[in-house]
Amino acid sequence: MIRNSLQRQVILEELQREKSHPSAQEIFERVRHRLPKISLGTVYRNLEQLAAQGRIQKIEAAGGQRRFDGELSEHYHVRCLYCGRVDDAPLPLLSRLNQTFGKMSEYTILGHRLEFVGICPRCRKMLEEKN
Amino acid sequence: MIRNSLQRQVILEELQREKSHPSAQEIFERVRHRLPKISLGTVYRNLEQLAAQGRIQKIEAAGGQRRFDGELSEHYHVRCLYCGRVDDAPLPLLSRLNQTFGKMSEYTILGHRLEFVGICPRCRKMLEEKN
DNA sequence: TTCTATGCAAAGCATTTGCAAGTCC
DNA sequence: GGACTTGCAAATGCTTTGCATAGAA
Repeated sequence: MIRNSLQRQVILEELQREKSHPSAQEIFERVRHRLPKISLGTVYRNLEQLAAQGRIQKIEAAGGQRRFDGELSEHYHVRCLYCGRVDDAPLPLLSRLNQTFGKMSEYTILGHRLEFVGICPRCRKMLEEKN
Repeated sequence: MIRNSLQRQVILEELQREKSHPSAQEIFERVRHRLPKISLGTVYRNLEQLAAQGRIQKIEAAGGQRRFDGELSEHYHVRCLYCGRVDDAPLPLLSRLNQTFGKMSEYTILGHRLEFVGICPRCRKMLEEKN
């Protein structure tokens, strides 16, 4: 049986309020404003559990650390090469892709993950100022 | 100036011989058959350097540890959910995608990464036998 | 000779886990 | 009351780094 702990509730609220796909550490820092005694381990455990329940999404994205998304619908992401920031990529789903590739592969295809890599506006500005 | 060390040469050869996108640890084990005294750190350093030179590719894939690819051309991958194995996904490149998304995003898009997730034949067999 | 590269071990990070104490139902 | 959760700290797994020595040019 899964109980309702205050910690879990606050973690979920903070995550849903955020559009920026925070990492566990960032969520920890936000939640700590409201629950100063919470520990990082608790944040990790709850994020894991919420994801297992399908109440949030894990973004197991390439390279950096894991990030989390309060938005449940399937969608794609863009990642900034420089700062690691992740935003949504509001592109329609390539819904036929799984089937197309499934037919030619020996794998049983369950899904796909599409991630753009690029430079976010802020980092681009910083880079331009350097030159 | 970059020198030619035997270690680097052997690492490159072993990686190019492999179709399975091995992790640093796996490469280490293969290379050790030929160079028993090599260290894991040397493997990591050389993989990093070869990738920086563009002589191999890093697969910064979601979830598991980093993997490496001796194949240089741009292409997609499939990852097994159960064993972490990574194979090529011989699908034509979605070449217009960067441009399409670039037009609607504030990011400067440099590329994209498409990864299928599924169950490899071997793990599927194992799962079937359990039932 | 002069740097680059190596082996080894220690350090770094992000994440996970063990455990005793606390909390929810 | 009993199972689920927490906080804390230690452990883990992968990767990186410092340093003295070995090796390539």
